[in-house]
Amino acid sequence: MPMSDSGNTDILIDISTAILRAHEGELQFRALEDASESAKRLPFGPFMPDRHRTMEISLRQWVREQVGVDLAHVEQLYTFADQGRYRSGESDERHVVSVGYLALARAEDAGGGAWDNLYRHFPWEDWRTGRPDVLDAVILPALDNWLGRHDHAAERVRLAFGRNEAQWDEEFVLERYELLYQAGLIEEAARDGRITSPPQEALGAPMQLDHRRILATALGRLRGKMKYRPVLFDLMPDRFTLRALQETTELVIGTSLHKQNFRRLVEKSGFVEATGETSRARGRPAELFRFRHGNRADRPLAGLRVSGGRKTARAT
Amino acid sequence: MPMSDSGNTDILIDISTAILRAHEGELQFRALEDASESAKRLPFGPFMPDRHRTMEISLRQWVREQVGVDLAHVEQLYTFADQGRYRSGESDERHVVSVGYLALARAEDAGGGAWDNLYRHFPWEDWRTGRPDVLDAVILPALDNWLGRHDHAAERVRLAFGRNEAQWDEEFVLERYELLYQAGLIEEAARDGRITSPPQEALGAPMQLDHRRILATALGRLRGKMKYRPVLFDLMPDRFTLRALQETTELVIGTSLHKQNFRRLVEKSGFVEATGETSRARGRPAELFRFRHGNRADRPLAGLRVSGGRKTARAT
DNA sequence: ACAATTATGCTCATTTTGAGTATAAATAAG
DNA sequence: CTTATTTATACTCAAAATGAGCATAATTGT
Repeated sequence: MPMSDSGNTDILIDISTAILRAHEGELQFRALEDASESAKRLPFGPFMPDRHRTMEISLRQWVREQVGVDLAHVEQLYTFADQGRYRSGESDERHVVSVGYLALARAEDAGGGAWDNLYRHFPWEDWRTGRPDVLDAVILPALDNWLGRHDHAAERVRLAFGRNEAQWDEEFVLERYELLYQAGLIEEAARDGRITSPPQEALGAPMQLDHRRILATALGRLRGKMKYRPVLFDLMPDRFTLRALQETTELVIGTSLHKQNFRRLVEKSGFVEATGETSRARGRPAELFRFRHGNRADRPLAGLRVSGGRKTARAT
Repeated sequence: MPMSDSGNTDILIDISTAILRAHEGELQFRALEDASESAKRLPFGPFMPDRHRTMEISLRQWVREQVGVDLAHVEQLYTFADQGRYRSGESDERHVVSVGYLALARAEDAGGGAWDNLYRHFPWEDWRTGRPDVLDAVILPALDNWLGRHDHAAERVRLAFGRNEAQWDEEFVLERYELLYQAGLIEEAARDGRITSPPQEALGAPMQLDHRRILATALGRLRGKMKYRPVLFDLMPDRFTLRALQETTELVIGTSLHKQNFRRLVEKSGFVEATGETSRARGRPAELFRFRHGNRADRPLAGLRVSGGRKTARAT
């Protein structure tokens, strides 16, 4: 513990990476286990400006050393510097600043090692088979209880969780996680000393350090970015059926989509081209497509603007 | 200069803030001048984790001290850690990592001090009165010349600058700036030692440190964000005409919009409500609107999805 | 009074979108 | 080998959103 009040301004920068892939019907991330801790963690390591010219070089170094994954898309997420949510009781006297990165990997390039189902840590974010039960059974009542003492947050809860006629916005992943953390419903809040006792009902599996927060940021960013940039293809193999692309899309966005319209959307977008080959499984064989790198000329570089259904009432 | 090869891992984090406002038909940012330097700079200061619990608190402290502006929206942009583009030749031995922030201010809350026209530093980004001449007269020929020696970048140039049937995407502000920097067409590239002589024709006014890069990031982020979140209202006064809102939108996005359709878009969005008052100037008085905080229930929290015109050919 | 200016209302053709029906091409089961 | 099942793909249709423009209203300046 620093004793002097002259100030300790030494700073250590940790770079943590959420490496995502789509595999066997799950949205997964590369998870590491430590002997001393039950909670898992992301690959991370210190940024050493003497050795690595940029943080991305540093990240690739750590990923290479700790896990053997070939990364496709890599993107900086956010720099978290709030004290008290990271390595609270460690011997290192330096202040730690945590830089989170998102990386995407193709299932084939995954190397060995353990991958964890992302939605195991965020069960309230997976709406593919309908609204998750945990929302009405646990989360909203607990938030209501908390709002009794902190009603200034009511509007934040309304927007983040889509209450009172507000819409559920699948991109608000971090906002939801932070609200649950602040309300003391997340195990990490107890670990950080924000609440005295751990929550009665743990919401999602906890992780070390601020890694679940980084995962939440990663998911929210990916859900947003896929709507205006073709990043999803960095989760796909070289050739894929439209069905596979749709499944990956649904994994990321956390809802299910209308098949025929998805097909129309993708084909019109110009991001894919047919290869002529077909893939056979059960049912009629599907055409194999590949990502079209040089984008079609007359179209803006948009992503897949998927949507969950009409928002307005239909005329009877 | 560090002499030992044992490594110098001391890190200093600088927080720089691009504070934007819309004023007198200009998109402006708060600029500071130093006696020793002709180029201007953004307000910035070191992050001191001992004194400030978060970077945003630190930022607000620096902004309060250096400029007297009331900030509305504040948002972290990016953490730049590449060595060699920041304080190259300073005496401080620490490695500097630069965290950029975007802040929005209302014109009334601007305090005193100097504000600079943003597009003076990015003349190729302002398309309000049509395609800027500098693109075809200077930029594209110079990029072509550079591509002769670096043709691997051709696709990046095509996408960033909308050549060969690709569309100009107004959000690619940073990509364009970085390409111009790498091609040596930006004065900062000479200052950083990336090229031996400064460019013959300076493109936009240079700034200190990496501050023009942070401004580019800020503009790109704001242009993107305004399409899906109602951030523009943080640039508006309490009451405003739709015309004023449209002008601010055009300032940010850098193109001009169809007046009647903009009105329809805004009214339908539910973000504004009429006050009953009117503003008089030349011409018919305009109704004054105000931002509607608690969003209308049945609408998703979207921004203003402005668009520049049909992309597809019309049937004759 | 009227020209200039700005605001606002409205129409109209196209395009996009949500939702569904219909058909095709394979495998699995009997 | 015939039929059910499964998956892929084509197509339709109505509603909504979008791009573009015309028409009208309410001011000020002359």
